[in-house]
Amino acid sequence: MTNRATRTPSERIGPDVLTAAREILDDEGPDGFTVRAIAQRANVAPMAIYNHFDGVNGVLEALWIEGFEKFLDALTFETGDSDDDLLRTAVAYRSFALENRGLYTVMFMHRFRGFQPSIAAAQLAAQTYQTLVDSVGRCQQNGLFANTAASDAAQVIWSACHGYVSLELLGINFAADRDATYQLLLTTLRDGFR
Amino acid sequence: MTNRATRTPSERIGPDVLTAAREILDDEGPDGFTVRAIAQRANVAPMAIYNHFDGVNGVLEALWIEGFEKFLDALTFETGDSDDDLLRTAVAYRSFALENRGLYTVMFMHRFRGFQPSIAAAQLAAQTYQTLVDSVGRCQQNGLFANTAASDAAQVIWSACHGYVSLELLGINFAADRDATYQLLLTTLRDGFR
DNA sequence: GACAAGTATAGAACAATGTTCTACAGTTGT
DNA sequence: ACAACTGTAGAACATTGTTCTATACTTGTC
Repeated sequence: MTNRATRTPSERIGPDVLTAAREILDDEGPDGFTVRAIAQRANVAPMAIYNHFDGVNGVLEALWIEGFEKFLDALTFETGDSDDDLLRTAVAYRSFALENRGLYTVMFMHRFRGFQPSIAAAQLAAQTYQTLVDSVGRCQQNGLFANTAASDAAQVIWSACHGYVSLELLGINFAADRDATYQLLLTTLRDGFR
Repeated sequence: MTNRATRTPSERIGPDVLTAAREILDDEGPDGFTVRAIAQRANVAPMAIYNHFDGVNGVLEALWIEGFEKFLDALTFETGDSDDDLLRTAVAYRSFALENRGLYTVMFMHRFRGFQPSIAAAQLAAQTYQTLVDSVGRCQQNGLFANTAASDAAQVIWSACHGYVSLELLGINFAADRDATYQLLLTTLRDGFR
């Protein structure tokens, strides 16, 4: 409910809108993601979304960038034990997706009407992939992934993790124990690459 | 362009609408999927989509069912060599997705506004999964997947295949040789499960 | 403290969408 | 030939993204 008398300070509008947008995606999925709904939840005028972002697509772009920055951070481990780092990365991949359904939906699942990430935003996605490639590369010095290009192994791992969590988010993951089956996925990949 | 003078026979409307809907999804993705666009492409009045289907959601439901029936058929192999059958199934999984982008999008990727498959339609999806579980089960008699429940192994395989092709359809698969990297994914899983 | 500039707001307005309703006219079965 | 069926066009409505305008609140400056 927008309060007619009060007025949100400029510097709060950006964060408030993004938080509201993220919450709506988390709670209702893409269906509830409308200009008016976001503005109402952020306690802000619908116009604010055009003054502070480039409309709905601008909000999506901002969420995309925020998402990949958080994602990159969540996936990065450098403890010195590269095999363990990679395992942690894979586990963190799923945790991030489950804890940030909305962001993950924007980043990897739903095609929002008329939205296409900018070049810079797309590069952020590529950078995240590169992090995974680097992590695989460090493992190669220990003998793991000896017979494959790091980029190919990274693509395989990413695909498997993404597939598992995206089916989970869609509600069509039939595993009895989802944590355990994700572990099975990871150990199967590790053994398969040996 | 709807031709004012002519009138489409009743029995052609259903198939024509579904074909047009599939083509629009293949060509333009979810963005172009509107009642008016479908009707125009099918050379049919917009009203036909309400008389013959339950609106847009009815068309999606029909595509979902059509998709899973074709998918189930494409994935089924029983040559007697169960290990080879499973490999063929996995290869066919990707081929189906690439050749039926629109159907695959409806089935596994995009959340269309207000659409939820019926119970019967959801059971079709579960039945497809069951086919994969059965295929894995037959392999267990040869010693493959000896240490895991067939349903868990099936979930792992499905996840990996889905992840690979959905990233591919989204345009964020970075593999240099996509066919070869899909093969790498499959052999890695096979070796990992041994 | 007062004023001017900046900017958040409400509300109207437009196009595109899903959907419903109605009058009309082509098609088909008897 | 006629009646029942049903596909069609078109208007109409609610909801959506978007733009525009007038108003009024805030803030920086004197």
